[in-house]
Amino acid sequence: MSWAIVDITNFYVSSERVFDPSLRGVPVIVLSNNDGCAIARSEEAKALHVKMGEPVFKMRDRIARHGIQLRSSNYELYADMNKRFNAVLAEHSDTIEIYSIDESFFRLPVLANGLGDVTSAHRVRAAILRSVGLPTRVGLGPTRTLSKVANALAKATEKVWGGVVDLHDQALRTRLFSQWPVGEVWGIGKALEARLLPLGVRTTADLAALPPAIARDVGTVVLERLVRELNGIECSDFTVEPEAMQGTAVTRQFGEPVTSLDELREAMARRAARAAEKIREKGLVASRIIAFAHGSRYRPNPPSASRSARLSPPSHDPRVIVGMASRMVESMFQPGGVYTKCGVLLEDLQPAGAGQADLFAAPDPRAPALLAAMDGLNARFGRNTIAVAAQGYGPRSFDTKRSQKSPSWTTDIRQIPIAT
DNA sequence: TCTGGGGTCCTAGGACCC
DNA sequence: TCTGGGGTCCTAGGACCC
Repeated sequence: MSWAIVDITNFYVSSERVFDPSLRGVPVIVLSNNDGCAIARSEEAKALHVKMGEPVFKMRDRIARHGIQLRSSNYELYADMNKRFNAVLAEHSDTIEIYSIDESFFRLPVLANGLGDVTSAHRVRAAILRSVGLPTRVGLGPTRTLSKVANALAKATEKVWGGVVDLHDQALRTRLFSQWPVGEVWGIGKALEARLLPLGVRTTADLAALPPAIARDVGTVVLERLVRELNGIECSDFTVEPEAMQGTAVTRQFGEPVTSLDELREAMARRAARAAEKIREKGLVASRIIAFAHGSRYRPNPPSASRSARLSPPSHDPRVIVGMASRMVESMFQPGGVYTKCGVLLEDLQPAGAGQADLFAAPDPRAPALLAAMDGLNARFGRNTIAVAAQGYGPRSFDTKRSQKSPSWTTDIRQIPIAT
């Protein structure tokens, strides 16, 4: 068996650069929602020690001194670039699994003698760069875990090996693993790293040599599988193959803190409506809803509460979901509290129409037509053209800040770039 | 003043049932 | 002197990923 994974280099920054050449060769940071912290950095920004997740207010001086360019996150653009990236990949492989917004697993077309084809991998990279304008790196290996490690090594050795690393060869693994810190391995976070240290496990080689039973003891069955995969033994159920989404969440920091019940209710309603819309797009209904609201953990005594409930029958109707979320706000609101974030989670998703009917709640026969009309209008005239009243109308101070957003170059005809 | 958002998986423990 | 055992379901919390 052979796996390949391709990831896009500094994806958000690279996407911004495709349409804005002034960003090339200069330090660039893409900001999180609400323009709060750095979530993507160009190589130049990394060289200036801008850290992943670092808050913007802590690096104001560096931004000014080095002329670091900032962009708010533009998810419409990134989603579209991801689509293009996978379309090109599909021309080179018949088996693709989209793993995240900037990486996909795939199988190379020709795998002679079970060896990964480094030449094919280079060809894939060149095609993506030419057609989409995005730089990538590829990792190859006999298991997913090994391909992920190979991909990480490809980043670290890009100047030497040109962005492709193949870990099918046991001798090469032995050589590279003794140099590669265990904390860099896919699936080893801070907590596991700390628990492995007393056992003398510092490198990937140490981890691969750990007896599986010990691995299970230190971690869970997940760590045991990880060790097996590092040794080239595929554990097919090791990774998530998201056939169907199990849950979805819409959670947002507020642009300005919220202190009144009315505002909190409206903010929650907007998130609830969006969450309901997301599952409708996928033809799903939810049987469980959770709403939460809290203050800043950097302030003393932040308010914090959550409520959960079953939805019976399962629903994706914004009238139902927004209504429940609003009632939850009323029961959890703490007067005097300064709220900075709230959100709605919809869980236990299932295909609409597949579930069991509720004996005591007859479905509204007009709902499908109403929802289809709502979604149609919003698709045609823009999000929230028509909404549930509890969402309120127009912009609010608590809406997410995105002050440095680039245009929707590829998804809105009014914002298409013009060549002169 | 200002610190992201959205996922998955696993385990432990309590409630409840037979 | 001695308290059953084995299921399931649900929830909370931890850990990890991008």
